[in-house]
Amino acid sequence: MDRLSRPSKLTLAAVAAEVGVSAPTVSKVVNGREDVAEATRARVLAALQRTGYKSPLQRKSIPEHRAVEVVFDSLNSAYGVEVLNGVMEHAAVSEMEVILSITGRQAASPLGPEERAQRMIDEGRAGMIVVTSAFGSAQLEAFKRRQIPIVVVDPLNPPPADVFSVGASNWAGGKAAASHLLELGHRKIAYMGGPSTAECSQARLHGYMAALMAGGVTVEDEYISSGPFKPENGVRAMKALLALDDPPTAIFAGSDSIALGVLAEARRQDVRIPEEMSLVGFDGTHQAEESVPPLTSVSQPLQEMGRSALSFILRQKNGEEIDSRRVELATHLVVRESTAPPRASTPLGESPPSRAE
Amino acid sequence: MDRLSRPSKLTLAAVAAEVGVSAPTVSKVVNGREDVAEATRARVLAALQRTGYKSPLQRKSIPEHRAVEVVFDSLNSAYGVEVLNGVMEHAAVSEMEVILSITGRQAASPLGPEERAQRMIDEGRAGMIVVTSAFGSAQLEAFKRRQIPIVVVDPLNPPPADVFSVGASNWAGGKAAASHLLELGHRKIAYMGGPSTAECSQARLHGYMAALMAGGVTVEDEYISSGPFKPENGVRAMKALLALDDPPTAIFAGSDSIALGVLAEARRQDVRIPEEMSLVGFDGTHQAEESVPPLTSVSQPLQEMGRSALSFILRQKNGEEIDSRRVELATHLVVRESTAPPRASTPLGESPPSRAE
DNA sequence: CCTGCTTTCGAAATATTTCGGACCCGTTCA
DNA sequence: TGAACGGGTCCGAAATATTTCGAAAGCAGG
Repeated sequence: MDRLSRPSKLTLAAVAAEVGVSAPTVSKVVNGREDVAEATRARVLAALQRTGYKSPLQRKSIPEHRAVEVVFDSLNSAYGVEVLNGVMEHAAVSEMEVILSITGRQAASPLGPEERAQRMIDEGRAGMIVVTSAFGSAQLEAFKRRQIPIVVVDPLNPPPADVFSVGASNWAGGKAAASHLLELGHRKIAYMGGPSTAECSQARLHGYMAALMAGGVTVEDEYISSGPFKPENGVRAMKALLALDDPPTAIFAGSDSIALGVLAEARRQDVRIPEEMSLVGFDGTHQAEESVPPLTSVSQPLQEMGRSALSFILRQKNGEEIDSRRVELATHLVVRESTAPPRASTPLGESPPSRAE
Repeated sequence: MDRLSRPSKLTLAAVAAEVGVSAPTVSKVVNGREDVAEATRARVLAALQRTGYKSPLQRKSIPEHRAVEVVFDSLNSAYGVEVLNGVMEHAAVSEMEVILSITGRQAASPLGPEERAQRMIDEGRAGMIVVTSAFGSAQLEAFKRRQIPIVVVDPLNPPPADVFSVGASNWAGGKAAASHLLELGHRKIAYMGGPSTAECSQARLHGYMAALMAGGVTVEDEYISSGPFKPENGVRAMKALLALDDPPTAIFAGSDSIALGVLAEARRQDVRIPEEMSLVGFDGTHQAEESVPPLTSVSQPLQEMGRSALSFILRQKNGEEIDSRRVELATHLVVRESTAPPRASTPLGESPPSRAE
């Protein structure tokens, strides 16, 4: 029948013939239906790519995609708000709208993975930025099938290899914090981590340990604790540390909010910071600047991370070639007033560097 | 041909036959295409109504108006974040989506009032919640003409009479704060307001003055200052107060963030709180709980305000009768550890009440 | 080897889009 | 005046796309 099989019209049927499947099957792939085997889907996808076929629906919805959805666990942390600020900033310059969404607030109709992904398409969303752990692989899968751009920010759990993610150099940050304390002359340095299962906590811990070992200090198990990223955790851990026979002279807290708890408990027990105890936080949120005393903290470029995440989405959307699926932005130590040399013993050897600027 | 014309399957073709047009024509009407004569469209529409036919697309698609837009000045204040949390909470239960938008981040194309309003319609938005001052009357006008529900939360400027607004009982809050300090025995009580032009600052100030006058204390001008709702303002004002010949023994700050600045400056100058200086904040954000010492603060039901705002939108959307255009939610004083009786002079007359619970 | 279940696929039914032609109307020109 | 022309609107045949639904194939568990 079709004399000129190849160059004619570029229709669904043509693509189907090329791959050797039926038209409905190609249609299903184009529209992200589920009942297509992975292998078949891949072949069709390839042909689609080659021929550049677009469904009429795709053809007409040219401008769309002016919105991204951002999903948070909760907005109770300064961390999340900062990331959101970064996203908003980039959204403003790139003229995107931002749909905010909070997990844990699951509503009347919890909306399965498939519906949720389909909805993204229906509403013409450019993609999704996830700042939470609670995003199952089923959901990621549904997105991938529909080729919806998705970016995970600083995932608590390591993300699947083929998902884009944005994070910070937690290991380097942990090392910087501990090194700073070592340089001030501290030898007894505690670490209060976040959830021990979280990727980022672990990286910070290992950075801390690396610095200690490099400085010839043994890592004491009883100086290391973990718990949620909340002030109460700082309070609890601080109590435990102060109850020790040989309490540390410095603390590296895994987040500013934990450090805030430490600060509160220190005041209650009349432990002066930084004179009697040095304290380093992590995140570099406004909390760190406004606390009493202002907190030395490892600053994460949270806004930058938000910006990057959106930029990632936009580049995926525009079909740009993306070299790396993972971006890791640099953390840096901001020295404020919560760290000082330890009181009793001046460090041996060379004199300690004076307060950095 | 079709023996049983009516009761069979309810397909597009059936409807077309009923009206006496072709299937494509019905399809066009269903999908809102333009190339159908008005008369024809009406006849088809009637048949559609009669038969109850729905296109597969309509069958699965969601009902419109599932999104509200929320506009903030910035997200740098805990205040805004709390309100947003309230909105998100209500959004979850009412299955609405939230589009977040920040003014001051004006983008490449600033989008005039009319376009902006029109866009709300085009995108099927249910309404808008404004948590900012920067929303001109031209913009409000454009919304009103199109009958787009809009709610202003705690407007800095008094809103036009015919715009819905949600606020808190600032006057009562100011009075409660000052009364609390009076009851503790303070007589020299300073007020650090927010922007003097802001409605809410003024209300708090007047509440404070009312309490003072009721307590027979004269209002000292030099104890009253104003400025932005930021820690730096608290620092500045605190410096000024401490430089006074006769500094106050208590401070009522117009917001928790201002109070945080006061706290920082107090520590720097070794003024102990609450022993040497009592301090009351306003807002009741998390900052107040986590500060050192925890802040006595006039708590605003910020989340509740957010919830109310959205609920207002929803009720307008559903055409419910709305009795009042203004809702004012109650503030209440939360006593924590930053207030105590003044050191030097025990109050005359009756003994001061012990620390409230 | 059956049985019941699931997965995957495509034929047929259904829906939508494209595109050309009919029709109407005003304008131009013989 | 009326035929010829141009441009617009509206419709439907045919082309194209999507959905439904059942059949085939694979896969436990008897």
